[in-house]
Amino acid sequence: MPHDTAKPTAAPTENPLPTDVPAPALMPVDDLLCFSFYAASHAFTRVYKPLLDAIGLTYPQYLVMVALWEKDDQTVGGIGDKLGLESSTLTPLLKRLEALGLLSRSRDPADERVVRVRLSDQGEALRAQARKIPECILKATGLDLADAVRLQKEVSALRDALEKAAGKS
Amino acid sequence: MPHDTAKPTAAPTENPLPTDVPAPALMPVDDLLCFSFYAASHAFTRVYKPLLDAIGLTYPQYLVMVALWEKDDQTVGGIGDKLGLESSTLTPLLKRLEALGLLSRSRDPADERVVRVRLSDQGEALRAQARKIPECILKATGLDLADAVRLQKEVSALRDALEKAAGKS
DNA sequence: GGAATATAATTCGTACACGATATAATCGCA
DNA sequence: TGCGATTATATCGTGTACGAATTATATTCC
Repeated sequence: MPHDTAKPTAAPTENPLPTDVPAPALMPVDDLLCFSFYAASHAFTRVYKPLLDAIGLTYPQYLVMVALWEKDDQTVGGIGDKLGLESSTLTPLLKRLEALGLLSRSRDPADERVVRVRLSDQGEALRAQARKIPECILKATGLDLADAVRLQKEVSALRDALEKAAGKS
Repeated sequence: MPHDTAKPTAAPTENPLPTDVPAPALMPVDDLLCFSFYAASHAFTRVYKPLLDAIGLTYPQYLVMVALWEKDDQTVGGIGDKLGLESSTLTPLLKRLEALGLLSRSRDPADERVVRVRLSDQGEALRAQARKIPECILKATGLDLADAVRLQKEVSALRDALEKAAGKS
């Protein structure tokens, strides 16, 4: 293995960290709030895996399908707003779902910039196959419905706070 | 600015507590517990972005560094267990951190199968630069420390439940 | 002591995920 | 009315993330 001397060190951009705050003790990874979300999110994906394999979808693809089952005929940007994804993520993902025959993508005649995404009959039909998934997931969490709803609200509120903080920094 | 033109949803069902519904089969995306985690996790990444750009790390790279700051001289598998990542994810990531001069990777003479990962002086030094990050994140969450700890514990417990469910399927 | 097995890391192929850039279509306003 | 700014999507490059197959080493058990 050749010894790399490139060493692209930290960019000399302005440091957004406060410089005079006394630092707290270093937290173990497991105690970081962000890490618990990171790990829990991966754990969700792993629980979904066998259920989604059965209907031939990945987890992000499933989220797009749920969004379309909820409301058909959405734009790429609309789906992106809902799921928090960029068009650079969605375009290839939607092309794969189109290749699977689950939806169609076509430019809106009224505004050629916009691509409208519509479920195919097959995409509609898949909904029935996916119907039992949410309760399987709920069971895997070990939570009752009330706790799950409470936690979902708390996490969504946290997301809002984080996005507000990220938006204006 | 949302791109919706069609059908203002007349349904006043903003509250996702439909306990009369037999199964959470047709839940909107936003109400899925898994989605709230998925979205919150992305939101955390976005909040971290400017802070980590300043020290030249990505978010998963930062987690690896935190794990090493907590305990130096770990194996690839050990880090993977802690972070819940496969070696196929870690190997290239660790090679990038090595290329940055933050750590070294070398086979253990006592067992040539394992690779020991050790911080370099530069990697140790970076710790000081990163000390103030956790409190910046806490501030962005809008939570006080007690709430953050409580939520972290709840989410970690959920992760454990999910992993147990995924493990024996 | 050596074959069968198990383990640790790497490689490979596929699929997100994002920022920067490109391209095309529409809008805004002088 | 025209043309610069804005908007919607697509493309490109980099970096996760995982499962399957591979390689090399260590352990088991006969």
